[in-house]
Amino acid sequence: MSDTTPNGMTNWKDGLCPDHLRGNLYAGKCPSRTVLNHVSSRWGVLVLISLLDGTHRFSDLRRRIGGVSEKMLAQTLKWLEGDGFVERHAYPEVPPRVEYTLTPLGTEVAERVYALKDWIETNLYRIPSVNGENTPADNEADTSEV
Amino acid sequence: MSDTTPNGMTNWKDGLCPDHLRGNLYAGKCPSRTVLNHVSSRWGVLVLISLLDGTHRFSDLRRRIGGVSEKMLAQTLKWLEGDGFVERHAYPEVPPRVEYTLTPLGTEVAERVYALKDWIETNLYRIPSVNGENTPADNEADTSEV
DNA sequence: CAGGATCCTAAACGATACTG
DNA sequence: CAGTATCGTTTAGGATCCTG
Repeated sequence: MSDTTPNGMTNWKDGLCPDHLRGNLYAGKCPSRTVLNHVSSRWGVLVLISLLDGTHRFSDLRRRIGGVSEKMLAQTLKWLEGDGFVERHAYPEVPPRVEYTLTPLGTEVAERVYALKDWIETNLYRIPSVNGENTPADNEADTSEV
Repeated sequence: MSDTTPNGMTNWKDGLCPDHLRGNLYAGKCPSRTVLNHVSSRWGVLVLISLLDGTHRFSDLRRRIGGVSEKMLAQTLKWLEGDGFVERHAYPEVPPRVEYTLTPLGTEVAERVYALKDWIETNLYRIPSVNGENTPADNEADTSEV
């Protein structure tokens, strides 16, 4: 509530940012937070980079992205579609076919996301926690104490 | 558990990837998933880019990042520390002072994350859903039907 | 001040079943 | 095939209290 971002922020009152200006991710209530959440969501990242190499069908994506459920894939695609990153094209056939493509806008974000993905995959071996350590994301209640 | 990623994965048996090779984020059980989760987590993104401009104290970060709770900030910092992205330095003083800094490794990721952050903030005005639409991340149970 | 411990709510997520 | 609806589980996340 009263998190009036006391850093040298100029005219962002109460963590809210004006919509016609630049977004501010530090501001708790800036809509950019929502966009970030979609893009950086567990499946959002993978959907975006999947679509970087062209159009894909629903089950295509489902197969490619290991572990994603139908529900979350549909959900994620909707978010990204709502944000204008993904375009949905349904062919009125039977059996139905639906194809998803990145918009120009979506391609721009996806490229940034891809850079992150690529770095992680490439440098994974450098990351200590990977070499047989505990994974805090899997179990929060860590009984270990540093 | 038994989500044996039924896609035609080549030599990634059971969605797992060998630790000495390149990570594969498509593989459901690759440890790179955990790293991605930390980095792209709600607060992980903001912590990383916050530390890009140098060392910061705990309450520093807490103030800067709008809406983060103590618990999640501490948790996120631990994750990032465990991944070797953040270095923690506690001064044995009273009252205690703890400073967080990016490691060289962390700086590399943070730069990628920053590129994404910057794109979102800069291009926020181009994103349709921001201009007064519903925000699916805030409420999943959307009763609207397209 | 930094953060651990605890408790709790809300949201994310997954599995299954069903529909156009 | 491409979803939606529903349900149940798990996790993220927040509030509060407490300690070094």
